Amino acid sequence: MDYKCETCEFNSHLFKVLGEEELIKVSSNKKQVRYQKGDIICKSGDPITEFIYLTEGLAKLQKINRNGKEQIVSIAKPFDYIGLLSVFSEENFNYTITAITDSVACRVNLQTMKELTTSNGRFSLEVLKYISLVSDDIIKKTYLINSKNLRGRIAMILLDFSDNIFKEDAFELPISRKEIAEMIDMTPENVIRILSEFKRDDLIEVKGKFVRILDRRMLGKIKDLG
Amino acid sequence: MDYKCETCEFNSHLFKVLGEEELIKVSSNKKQVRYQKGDIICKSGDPITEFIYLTEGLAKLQKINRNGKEQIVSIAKPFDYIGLLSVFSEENFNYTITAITDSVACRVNLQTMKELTTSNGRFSLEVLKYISLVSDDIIKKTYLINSKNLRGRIAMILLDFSDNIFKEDAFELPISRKEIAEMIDMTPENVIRILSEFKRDDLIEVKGKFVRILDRRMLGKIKDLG
DNA sequence: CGCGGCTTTGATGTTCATCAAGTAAAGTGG
DNA sequence: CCACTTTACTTGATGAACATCAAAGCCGCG
Repeated sequence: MDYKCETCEFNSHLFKVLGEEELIKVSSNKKQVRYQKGDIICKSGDPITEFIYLTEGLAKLQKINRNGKEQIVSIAKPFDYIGLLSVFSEENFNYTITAITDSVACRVNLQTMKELTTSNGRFSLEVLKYISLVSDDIIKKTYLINSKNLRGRIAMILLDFSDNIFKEDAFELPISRKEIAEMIDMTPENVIRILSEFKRDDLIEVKGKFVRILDRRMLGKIKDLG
Repeated sequence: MDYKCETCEFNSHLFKVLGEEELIKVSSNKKQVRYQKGDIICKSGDPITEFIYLTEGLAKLQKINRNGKEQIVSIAKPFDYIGLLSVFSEENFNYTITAITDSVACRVNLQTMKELTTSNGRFSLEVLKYISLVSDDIIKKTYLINSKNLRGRIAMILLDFSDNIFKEDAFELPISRKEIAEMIDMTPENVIRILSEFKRDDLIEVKGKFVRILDRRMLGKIKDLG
């Protein structure tokens, strides 16, 4: 049961510069797909035939490095244009995208996207802007993480979940300790060690996947100085 | 003394999809600038008013991290579209670009670029492709470097200079030991230490800036296993 | 109930940054 | 062109941060 793009409350983003006729074109060339936690949305190496974006849930973008170790490049939330990164430059996906909560994604036929980009100049500028933003963000974040020590990285990711994803002090971590480690390039053991340390110092509450930020100021300091 | 874009031997790249009239438009809205080694081509924070690409020489893209430490994100060579990264998403440059050898860059008025992107669909797809490629490359390389130990990183950068930039076994390093360190996230001391080690093991010749690759196979192994 | 994966903590070892001190090279001003 | 200063390079010694290894507890699931 697809939404119609013409009336979708979300088309305020990338598609906001499209006319009604163009929106109908998108609408009739897209499908909306539900994914359960753990489902693979697209797989590294698969041919790219669709432009995909999340409308509900969370998903992880990961790549497998040469030792077979998985690395999480980013966590996508609703209206992140996942797959945008290589969609115009590569034949095949560079990343595997997996739902980490039950999710919904819209998949627009790629040819349709290319046609719209070609025919509508304002839209193509919009797409350029988004690609630019997404990559800039990833590059910035990657350098930032690598410049921090382990405690700074954990502080950063906790605040990131709290501020940008859940917008709450308390939340359920959507990923395992091992996956956190894969996001910020450290070992699961050290993720756990530092979480325990933060708990001991009353910076956070932790119990299983549950986390509550207690001392936002101190965490911010650790993030900035780390 | 500007080249005319219409007859420039280099317009086979991004501009290859432009018609003659459009090339003339580019030509009359661009200036060609010579830079000496060490000259700053553009500075982080400056407003972006031009689309810049190198036609001769080498340049480094660097950012300053929060501790004031400089990090080199990439080395640009002729026909790398430096500044492409944020040109469509930001008002100001995110990176400082500096000539590391005597260089020539073409600077095309940004408004002109946007107009061409808007009016010529094929051109906009071309630009999308390039942005995508450039960011993908940087992201890939960054993750690759961070997954390697120090010896692997040095092997990688030596082979990179040899294979992709100079296309020779022997070359003059265009950057200092300190700058190499900034490229691959390590200390200058360790860059030197490992270069000496490689020299001792007859993998390379080194004298000052001069380097010659002696054992390409072994270096490849160190790069891959590191 | 028992198996396998996730989590936790402790002990150990390696890798790498930091510090220090000296040498070579490259500018700089007289 | 030479003394002088500064910057780049080099090597060794030390210590800290982090990965790895090992072992045990926990939890969900067949």
